[in-house]
Amino acid sequence: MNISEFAKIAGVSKSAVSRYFNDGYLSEEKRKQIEDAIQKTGYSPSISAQNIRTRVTKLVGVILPKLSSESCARVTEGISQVLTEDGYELLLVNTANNYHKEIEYLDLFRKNRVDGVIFIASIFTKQHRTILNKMRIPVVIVGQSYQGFNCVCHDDRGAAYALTKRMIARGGKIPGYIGVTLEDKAAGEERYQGFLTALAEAGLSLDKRFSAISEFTTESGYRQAKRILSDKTHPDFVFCATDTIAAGVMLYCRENKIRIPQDVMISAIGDSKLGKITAIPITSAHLHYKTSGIEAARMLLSAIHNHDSVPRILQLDYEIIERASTMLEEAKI
Amino acid sequence: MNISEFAKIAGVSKSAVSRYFNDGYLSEEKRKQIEDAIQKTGYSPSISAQNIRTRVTKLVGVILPKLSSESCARVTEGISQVLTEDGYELLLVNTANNYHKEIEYLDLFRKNRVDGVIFIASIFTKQHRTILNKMRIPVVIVGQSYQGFNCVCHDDRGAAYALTKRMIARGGKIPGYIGVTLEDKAAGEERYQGFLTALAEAGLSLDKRFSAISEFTTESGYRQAKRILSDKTHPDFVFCATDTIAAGVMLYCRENKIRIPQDVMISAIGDSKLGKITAIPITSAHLHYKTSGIEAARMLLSAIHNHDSVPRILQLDYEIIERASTMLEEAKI
DNA sequence: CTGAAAGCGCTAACAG
DNA sequence: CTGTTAGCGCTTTCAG
Repeated sequence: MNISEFAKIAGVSKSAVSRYFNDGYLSEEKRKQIEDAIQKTGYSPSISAQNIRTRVTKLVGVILPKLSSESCARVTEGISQVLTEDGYELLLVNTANNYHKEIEYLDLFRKNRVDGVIFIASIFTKQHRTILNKMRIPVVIVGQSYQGFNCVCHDDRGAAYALTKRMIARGGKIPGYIGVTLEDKAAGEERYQGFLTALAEAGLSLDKRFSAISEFTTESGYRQAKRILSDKTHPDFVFCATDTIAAGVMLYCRENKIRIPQDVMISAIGDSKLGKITAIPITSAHLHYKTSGIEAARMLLSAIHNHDSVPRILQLDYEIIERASTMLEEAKI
Repeated sequence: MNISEFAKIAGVSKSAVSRYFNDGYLSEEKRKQIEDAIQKTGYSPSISAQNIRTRVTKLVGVILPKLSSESCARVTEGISQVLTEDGYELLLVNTANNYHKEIEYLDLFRKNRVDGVIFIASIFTKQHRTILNKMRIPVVIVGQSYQGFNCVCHDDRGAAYALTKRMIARGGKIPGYIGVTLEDKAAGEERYQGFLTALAEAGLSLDKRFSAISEFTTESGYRQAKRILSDKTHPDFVFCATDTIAAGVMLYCRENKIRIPQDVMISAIGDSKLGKITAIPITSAHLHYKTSGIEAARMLLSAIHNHDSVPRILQLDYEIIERASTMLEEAKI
């Protein structure tokens, strides 16, 4: 059923039908006729045909590294909530941590089909920058902060700093670190710097044997814990870049009768469901992932509507949630 | 840049360009010219314009109740994997457990825009059935089994039965049950029936005081655990419909010094990350969520390509993974 | 193998 | 307020 056929059934012209679905510049009478005809036929205009005329798809592309990661899912939930309210739908692509795919999809979205893109980034290469600069549609980057682009990010450095400081205040003397690749500017580099700054302020230094790089999984966290905790002399506090990693560390400690927090304190970033239900709940920094999705969607919408808007970076605050994994010297804080 | 303009630059006709991107019925010479012009201009055809002519969108709609649920995310990951390989993209809508929205989106997809729909279902009403029957595009339902529709589902009943039986074999005498709404045929009704069947076979009966309905959250699991475990005489084994609920039960037990598995055994369905890192790891049934996403996507693709295909129901097997939460009488099994 | 021409279903001037 | 008309960018006959 197309508009001409439908117009005939409704007894009005094509334009009247088009107006009904758009401006609404229409007499009550025709409006009624059209409504009745819709009841009968179930007609609704073809979105593709509308797209081609109006150049608006009401579609937003979302590129993310891993759907089954809790943080990504939370961000996406926020995005979805805002976009849906505004009549947008989201076109989701999952790159499975393959950043060549990110470039490929960015390119695909550049060509067509979507009105804007939200990019949940991890690693950011020159290629990313190049292609992002070529985009003609608005893009918002979530989770990383890159000058010259619209970004919604977290205070990764601040959160890592605060968490580390807390453990030092609780009496931590020998630091340990399990992070992620420094190629990830936010979760790798920034958190590492925050950690180091807190150490420096306290006059502590990081023994290389007690520093490790993990994947974003519990299994990998477990393996790295083994590396830095198996010696008799081991760190008495460990900062983990993510809750998922920390969960692996907890597992290793339990198996090896390393007491938490007495033998080693642990804290991490993310405040995931995981961290609340481990044997010893994990002290964590809550990063407001869902809020970042909401804000990113709003930022994108405003960029779509104000074509000229200037790139801006929005940094969200964090919240420290102290749990048993660092509650060593109750009195001291 | 449109096809006419581009054709001029390439020095060929519109049709030649169209052929280049489609059948490829073209001389090497023109092919080269077009390739060069693409290098120069970055031209690529408008997807919307193609849609309107070919009636193919290369888009699949995915409707799910909650993105941040681990099982949904896993299913979606499987879907995404298969669809992407075939050049499809997915249009994701998150209904936030609001089933009126499900109907609304089903209706939206019915009109246009997508070539097929995958529906991760929870509750299934008459309205669902009505609208599903009206769909002109193929639909695959995931997680529930409804005669007359394409479904990929799990053996919820079998998994619940096996888990319960295992706990009885381990010496369980007083059963407890924490499930979800029976409106959810798969996770509610089927799992409940499986549980009851195992009880019946063992000549056990369920005391109503020890039966509870929970939401799909850890917090709610905790609250229901309180209801059925706070008496001096309480169940010595509890079946939970989901790992998330079981995690709440574990939390309650830890706080109240109820030992697992000595005082109460716990098992659940889902084999989520959560269940592996609780203080006492949870015995669980692995339901192959990602596989169900993969199979659903394949089923949809085949329905899209064979317009006449007959509805089919695919039931995936489960796998019992026994962990410490039910390891009561080591010798007995 | 190739180009001209006729639409796909819709919107947006334009003239009433 | 309304209908007519000319495209939007593409694919697909149809003659060559």
